Amino acid sequence: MKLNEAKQQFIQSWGILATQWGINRTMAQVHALLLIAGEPLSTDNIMEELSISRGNANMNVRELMNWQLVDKVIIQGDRKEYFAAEKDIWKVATCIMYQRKKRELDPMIKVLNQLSDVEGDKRNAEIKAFTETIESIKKFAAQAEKTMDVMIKAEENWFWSSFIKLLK
Amino acid sequence: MKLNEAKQQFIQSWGILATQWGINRTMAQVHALLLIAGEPLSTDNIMEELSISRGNANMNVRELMNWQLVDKVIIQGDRKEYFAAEKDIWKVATCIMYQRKKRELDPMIKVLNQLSDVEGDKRNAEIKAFTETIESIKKFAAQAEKTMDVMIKAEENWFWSSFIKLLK
DNA sequence: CTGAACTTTCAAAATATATTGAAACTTATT
DNA sequence: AATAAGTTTCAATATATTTTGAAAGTTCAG
Repeated sequence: MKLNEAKQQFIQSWGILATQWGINRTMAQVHALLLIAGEPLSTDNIMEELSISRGNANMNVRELMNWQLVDKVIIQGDRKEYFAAEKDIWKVATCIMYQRKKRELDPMIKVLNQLSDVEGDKRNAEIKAFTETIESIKKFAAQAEKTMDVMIKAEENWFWSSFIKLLK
Repeated sequence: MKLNEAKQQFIQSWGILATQWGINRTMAQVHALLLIAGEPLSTDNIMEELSISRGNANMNVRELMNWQLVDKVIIQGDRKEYFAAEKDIWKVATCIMYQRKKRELDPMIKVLNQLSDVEGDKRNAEIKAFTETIESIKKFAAQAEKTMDVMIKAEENWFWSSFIKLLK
């Protein structure tokens, strides 16, 4: 397979995967492009490679910087801004985990906490069904958050090797 | 907080969380409704509670059955179909994990495998950058898949208690 | 077999999300 | 200070996704 063909294939597939997980397709494609680039790319490079407008390229590259997945790179003697992605995949994964936890899971947990006590007789079947479900989601979420916090702080080798021991 | 208010709040929040993760809002709301229901609900119940059309209710309830998160319940002497959600949250979580892995992650991994060898000089910087990124994503994905497979098969208590040991 | 009860389908309409591109803004150079 | 180079914004437009609802399909009791 030719390099350019492989690059395009990767960019497309990464974009599709992203949309399936609620991430803007173009943002993911810009990310993919930067992940496989040998050197930092300018906004014009990105526009060209993905056939997208300047506005779109600009907005997504900035969003990726918000997510801390991409950094601005200054090249001496060039007024253009260049961009480079974090390439350590463990760091990429834990970064995404951190961001999504913060943006999406934490607010849900906050809501769950507010739902813990409903008015009325706790022996009432409807109230019991509701409360039990909420409580078990809360318990699960607490464990999941703990797990994610460990991963976010962990060093990759330590994490996987510990995890493998778990299986023995 | 009143029960009905709390129910609505939960359904809304669950729906929002779902859209953020690429899941149809209504499907998630139907799921939420069934998770907190004290007894199986009919299509008419669902339409009423969520103010949605029959077509929408029907399609989402069937999609939830595809995902194996909801079962059809037959009530003797009633021609209507009723629906009930799996309430064990560990089972819900591992079921979702299994489904999303199968539908979304496995296809991506298949693509990654096809991208492993590109034509050309392996010392070329562009080719090297591409290959290295793909390889490290593949390695990460392989570990992640292994982890998910363990979780999918695992019993909840065993998993969390083993995981806690890992931290010591 | 017939008709009532219920479920499913799917084209059209509604809604939500993403993209464009030109104007406004910012920054660096002469 | 004027200009050129580059970046950002955002209203208008385009695209993608979801929802509706009525017609077609199915099932079952009498």
